[in-house]
Amino acid sequence: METKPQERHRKPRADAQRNRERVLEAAKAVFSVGGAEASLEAVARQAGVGIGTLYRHFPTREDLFEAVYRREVEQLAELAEELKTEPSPVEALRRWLRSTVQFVATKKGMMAALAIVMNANSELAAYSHGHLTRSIGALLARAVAAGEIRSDISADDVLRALIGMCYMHDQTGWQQSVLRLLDVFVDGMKTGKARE
Amino acid sequence: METKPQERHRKPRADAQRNRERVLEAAKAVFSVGGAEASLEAVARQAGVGIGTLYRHFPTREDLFEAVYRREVEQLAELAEELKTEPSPVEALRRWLRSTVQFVATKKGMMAALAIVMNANSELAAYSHGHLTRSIGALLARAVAAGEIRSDISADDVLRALIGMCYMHDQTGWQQSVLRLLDVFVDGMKTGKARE
DNA sequence: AGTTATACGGAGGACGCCTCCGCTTAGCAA
DNA sequence: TTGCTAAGCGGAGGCGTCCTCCGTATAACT
Repeated sequence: METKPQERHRKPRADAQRNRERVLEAAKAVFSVGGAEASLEAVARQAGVGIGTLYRHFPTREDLFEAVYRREVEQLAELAEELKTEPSPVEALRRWLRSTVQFVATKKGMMAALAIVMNANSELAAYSHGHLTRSIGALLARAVAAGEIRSDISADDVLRALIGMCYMHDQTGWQQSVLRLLDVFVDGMKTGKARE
Repeated sequence: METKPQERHRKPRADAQRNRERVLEAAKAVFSVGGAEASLEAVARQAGVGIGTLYRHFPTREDLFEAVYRREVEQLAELAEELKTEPSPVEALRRWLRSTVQFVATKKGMMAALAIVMNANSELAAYSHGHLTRSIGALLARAVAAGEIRSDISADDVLRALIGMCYMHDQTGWQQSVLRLLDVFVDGMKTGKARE
């Protein structure tokens, strides 16, 4: 009896998935510390897998960068989701924006890597742009619906402002500066002119 | 007779200076094509010097990036100087801005490298920012003095706009887009509302 | 011409990249 | 359960790059 030439696929093996996850976690840690050109063998070591396994899951360094980055963007989206339960919509927005700054800050080494990947893969740019815009949009909408902030600012506007602000991340003390600017920005969007 | 313990320094050797120049030239070429992680041995090869010589002049890869970048910024400054003889001040400004875009375009691979270096060395950022602002300032001043453009735009403003526009250099076709935007921008600065 | 500080080149050891393949194991069917 | 096999694993090994070190060469100076 011939077995059908495999139209049905087996369920992906559990260990494969686990290893993939481990590598991503390790990569995040290693790249954050060692920058974009950290050794992939170090990543494999830290993940406790063989170098071959790493290469099977992520054939190129860029693939790994990309996967790590996607994960992070998705996590930001999840954070936005969670923040929906935060009582004050404006506070939720502020918190999310601040998290983003944190996100950029811890990725010092990765930013350069991302510049490369983004260049080569505009689909990734679109993907993250979409995710981020949607997250901001949701947070904005809630705050607007509550009448807490003005309604003529789009999610795109906010994202652009955010990116622009973080673009200064080469100067020392940029982080505090951006956090201040964000506070001002959020305050500026409030409707009631009564500041807290 | 003891020779004084070398308070006076010899004139730097001619071959050393020549080699340094060669390496910089080669590095510019190699990095433009091969990106930030091109082989340093390839650079030495192309420059026609030993690898040891390269390392003596530029102990780290970043040192080399930095030197190449400084040269380029200085060349942009020189271009601004030359453009002072251009009959139409506005045209001079436009030409310079367009050159800058070219500059960014050919440095595709280098941009990521620069992001790293800029992060680690804010003196370099200040240096280039200063040079660029001064170049723009000179071009602006001449155009303003000739009454061709409005006078309430600072060199910093122009630089910020320029950088912001080039920041989109991950999308395909960004270059044409930026060139168009620059034209609009320059047109917008003209005083007489009569377009050419 | 002689002296010497300065610079040169490239061999070599260490290390990272990536491929390849023999071994292991999870999923599946009987 | 048991056996089968596709899917997955690890790491040895070949190759290229990094960077140091040092014997040789030579420009600047006397």
